[in-house]
Amino acid sequence: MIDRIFDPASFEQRWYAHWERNARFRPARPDAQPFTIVIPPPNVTGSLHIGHALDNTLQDILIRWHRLNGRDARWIVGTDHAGIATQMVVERRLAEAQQPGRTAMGRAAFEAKVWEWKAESGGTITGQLRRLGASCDWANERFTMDDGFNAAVIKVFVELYNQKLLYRDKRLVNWDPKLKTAISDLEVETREVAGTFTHIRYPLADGAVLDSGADHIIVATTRPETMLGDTAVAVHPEDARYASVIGKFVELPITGRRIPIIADEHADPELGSGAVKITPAHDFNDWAVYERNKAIGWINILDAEANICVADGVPAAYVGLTREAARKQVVADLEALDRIERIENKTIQMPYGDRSGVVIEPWLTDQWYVNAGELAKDALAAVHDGRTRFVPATWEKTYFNWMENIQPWCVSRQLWWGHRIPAWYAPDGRVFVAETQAEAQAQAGDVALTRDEDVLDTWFSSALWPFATLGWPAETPDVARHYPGDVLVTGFDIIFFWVARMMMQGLHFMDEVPFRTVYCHGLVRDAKGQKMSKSKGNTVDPLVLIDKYGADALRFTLTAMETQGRDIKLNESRIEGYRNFATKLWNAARFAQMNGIAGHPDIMPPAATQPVNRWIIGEVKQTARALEQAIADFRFDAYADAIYKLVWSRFCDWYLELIKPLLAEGADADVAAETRSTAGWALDQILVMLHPVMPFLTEELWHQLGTRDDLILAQWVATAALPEDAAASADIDWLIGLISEIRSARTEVNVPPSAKLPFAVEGASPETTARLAANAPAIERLARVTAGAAPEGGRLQLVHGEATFLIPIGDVIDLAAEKARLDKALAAAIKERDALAGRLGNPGFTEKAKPEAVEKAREDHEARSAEAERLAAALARLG
RNA sequence: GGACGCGUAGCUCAGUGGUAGAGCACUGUGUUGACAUCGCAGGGGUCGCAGGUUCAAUCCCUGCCGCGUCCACCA
Repeated sequence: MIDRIFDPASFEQRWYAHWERNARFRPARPDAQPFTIVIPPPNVTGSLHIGHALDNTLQDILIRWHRLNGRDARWIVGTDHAGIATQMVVERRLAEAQQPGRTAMGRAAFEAKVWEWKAESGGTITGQLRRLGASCDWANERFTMDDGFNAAVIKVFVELYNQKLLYRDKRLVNWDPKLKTAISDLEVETREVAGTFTHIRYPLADGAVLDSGADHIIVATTRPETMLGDTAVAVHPEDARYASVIGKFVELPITGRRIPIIADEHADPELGSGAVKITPAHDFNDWAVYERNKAIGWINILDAEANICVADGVPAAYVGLTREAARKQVVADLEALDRIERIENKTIQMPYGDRSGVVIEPWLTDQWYVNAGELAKDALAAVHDGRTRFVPATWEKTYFNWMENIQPWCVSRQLWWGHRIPAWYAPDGRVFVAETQAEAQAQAGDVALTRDEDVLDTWFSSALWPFATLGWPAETPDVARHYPGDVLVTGFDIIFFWVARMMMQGLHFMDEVPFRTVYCHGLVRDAKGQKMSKSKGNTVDPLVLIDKYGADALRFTLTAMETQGRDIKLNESRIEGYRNFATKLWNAARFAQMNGIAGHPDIMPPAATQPVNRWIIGEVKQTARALEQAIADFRFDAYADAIYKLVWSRFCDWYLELIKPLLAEGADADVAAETRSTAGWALDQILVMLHPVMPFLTEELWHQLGTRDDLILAQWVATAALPEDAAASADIDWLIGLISEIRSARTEVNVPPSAKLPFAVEGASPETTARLAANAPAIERLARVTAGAAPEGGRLQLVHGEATFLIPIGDVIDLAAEKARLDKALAAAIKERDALAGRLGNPGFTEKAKPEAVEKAREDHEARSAEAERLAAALARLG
């Protein structure tokens, strides 16, 4: 028996274990069309946050829905080694445990520590995905650093190198002085901070003067300390103010170096003095100037930790100072030399590392780069020509914008945790890239080789996720069957990091896009709309919510709130509401069971004669259609909305109430049997249709209602074959309308139980009279919720459809209120009637509007006119 | 500086070229054996502002105001 209390915790984990144990998530329909999703691999040592809950709920809905629809569904799952993030966690743990740090223990020992940590915490997030109900294909779980994946990464690196799409280069990179590694442009976030803008006078050398008579050039900078590395001052070639000094020199204060004044387009005459200091080794723009004017050279003044290092012209006293200390010292020294023109306070943009949170330094190093511009060409074309589409389509613009302006991708990282770069160096600096050291050695000949110390950007490997998970580079059946995938579901925030890179690598190595559709959802924010973050302390733990409300309620909430990729403001009261929805369905199933209703053996409904049964079959059909459309459109909110309305507003509120009299003692046995069958069928279909969103509850009830195979493997309703009965729908709509009318009068009157149907009616058609008789029990039951023993009294005037009902009532509690109600209804009817009359009197409308719209307006106008008349009459009778 | 999104009931959000919707909140009411995690009824909106197109605009167009996000080399 279904328990009185709905307690999701009592069955959720049991069902998950059952599904997994019985391989329910494995693709098992070799003859069916596959449906494939690859999971965005979570960090192996991470834990589930609310964004994961959203992302994976949506994927699970798609997977389960297509599985119910006969596809051979496969959700490819695994975890990411997450280079920087994981290395940082392990280093922090070592520090907390007061153990030797990374550098102290050495590379091999440190790597062992990370593997230890992976073993210890790696199961956390996969366990949490199971709690959520994600029906992933765990039997084939992958890791971005497992053996097969490593092989794929190495192969891709070597091939790109051989194709000259990957190369080593010395240029400025974004250097993280805390993590001491290069990072990519994307890993830098610009923040606005309070800073200063220092205007410095650089004296002209050799007695030169400007036309204005000045013996100096003013340059401005937000980072005065970089002047130690200046190698030129640039002015615009057509800037008349400086024409006479181009090619001459300034004496760089503090350093004693002479640096040239050069002409370069980079200097904007409109800005400041029109002259700009050039520090090639510490500024991206200035490096570009250097590349056009190689003669100026460059001087690096910072070490890997962004402290001042020994360099040409840098006074010994500066060496070892931090950036910040050096800034103060430079300003102080310039003050002493009277070289400061002025210092403004100014809001400036500063680059920060998204992981380390420290200021990023442009720094000159040798790194490995991928020629992203070349790979982007096909990736752009593939979206332009629709081989891959974004949903919502607005993200395509974002994708195009970035891809069209893509920069070389720095893929090397000075970390220890990750895929080590397969490059070896000879003592003379020659580089050999090969899949193994032996191959490299064969290329190099008889010299000692040392392997590149660096590892690859995490995203370099995750870019291969859609095919490396399938066994590539081997030509496995999985590759043929599951590439390309159908849908990628992810947050818009990693379109550049991940989606774009998968597109590039997928097209390059597989000659085909990695997925047909990219669905981008929004961010989950707190109830106030704030971004959730640990530092703000406004995060919500999905596991806590699951414990409190059940995984199904959380899933339903996220589904209902997912509207076309808009951000979600998560409010706990909403989860509570959907938990109540689950309770409602639970109780409806319990009612069914108590009334001898069980799951229906057939996917098709029984042949029904009763209007109410025919009606609910039609309602199920309509809902199923709406759900199919919702999936086709990726409208998760529409999916939730349609099934919610069917369950609560149709099935529970009306169907179950309307069939109660049909199941009562003494009712017609055939009718009761038909009704039990239909109710059982309808409930089955509800469970099937709701299953993708609420898998646990539906599976539990499915089994409670009968001994059957698991719901997860059931078949979606055969929408096209379901009957629909317009006459039955009209009957029930009429009945619902009538009961609602009586109910809205209920607060004013009591209908005594002695009042028997049919009520007296005026103006009723034979059809209405027949409907009234047929539905008498339901009307009596539902329209008389407040009935009590009351003396016979007057009559309630009720206008419904073409008839006026005279319902015997007991004590009239408030006749004036009843009159007010009628008055209001009359006013509304008149208002609508007049509005429709106005429209129909407008030639523009009758001539130009769609014929259906005009016809409907005519019908509505007639109905409203008649209603107004009857309401007026009823009001008059009431006195 | 570019690009995009949003502004509809107290809150969170759907929606449509032709009578404005949902959930929650609120008010009133109800202990009929599925469900008080519930039932029933009710109040509440000049659809940001101003123009334009149209017979008709919350919806399409333009401008403005407000909020948010992403990208970008203002030294």
